[in-house]
Amino acid sequence: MGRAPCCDKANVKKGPWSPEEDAKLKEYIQKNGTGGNWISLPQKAGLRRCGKSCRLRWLNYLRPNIKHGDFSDDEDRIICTLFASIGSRWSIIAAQLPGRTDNDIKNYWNTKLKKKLFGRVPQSQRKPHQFHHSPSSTLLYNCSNNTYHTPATSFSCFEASYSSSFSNTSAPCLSASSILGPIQHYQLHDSGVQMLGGEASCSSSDGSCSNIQISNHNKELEYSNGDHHQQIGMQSYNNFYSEVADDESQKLIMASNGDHGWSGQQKPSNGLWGETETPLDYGIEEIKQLISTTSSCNSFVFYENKADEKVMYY
DNA sequence: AAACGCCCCAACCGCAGTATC
DNA sequence: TGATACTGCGGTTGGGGCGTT
Repeated sequence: MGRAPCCDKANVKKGPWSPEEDAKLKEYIQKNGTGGNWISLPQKAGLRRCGKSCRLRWLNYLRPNIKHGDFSDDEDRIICTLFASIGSRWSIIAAQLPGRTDNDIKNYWNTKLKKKLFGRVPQSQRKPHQFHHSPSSTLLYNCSNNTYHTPATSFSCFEASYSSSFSNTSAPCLSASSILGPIQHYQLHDSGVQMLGGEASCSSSDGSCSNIQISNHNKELEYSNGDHHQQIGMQSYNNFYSEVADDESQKLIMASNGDHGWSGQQKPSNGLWGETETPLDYGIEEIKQLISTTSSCNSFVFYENKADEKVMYY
């Protein structure tokens, strides 16, 4: 048996809200609150609307202190940085922009900001990126069709790193992590990119070997280095990690909590990502700090959907 | 002035997560 | 413990407005 519909579809009004409906909804909520039950609210308020529709109308338009109109440069910067950091988590981004709704930000991103951002480099002038032995200059480039792309699904934005030492073969290897996705390792060949699967190994220049083991099911990440075997704490399901090899091929784990935003952190000397290192309550100042930190990384890439492929720009 | 195409944004839809029974 | 109810979220759509031809 499937789920019962939230409302009687045949008897609810759809489409744009009239000023009268707005007034009814506003008046009802200001008098009575939502009562924690949107489903029954329209009936009580005398509206022929679905509860979901009422909720959306209230949250996106009618509730107090909603800010409409142009976004400031600061807001642009916050959106860009958070999008680069956590992807299309609009509600989280909206939480950092008082008065803005997730829908607003989503629309703004899709219609203006993305174009503004990509518009910095005209499409005709974008060229395939050449790989360099530098952690901050890596993109997946498919030589066969001359596009940047990732074979993994659900990448909305990721930070990738490249290391010639991150492989036990002669071919260079790349690791990438994404929002809600595990680190993926890719072998780079002249003909394109081969995904290495859920578990990959690497050899460091110091002779030690580290393994990153991914469990897609429970989104746990384990790190082992010699006799150290440490589960890196997953504070929430949507953490993502990017692994960067520094000059000495020592591991620097870039960890970002999708909800609260870490920027790059050296793995603590005790090898533990403890609770104390997890900034769970970022305020605006911390977000600003995050922005300044991540801006300096300058290694974010974005994609645009083009038919069935994801094309990367940066 | 009409036709056309593009852009923008409000609203809808479906799904996942959580609460409740 | 499973079924159902409800909420919240992100992706998508559709229609109005506006600019261009």
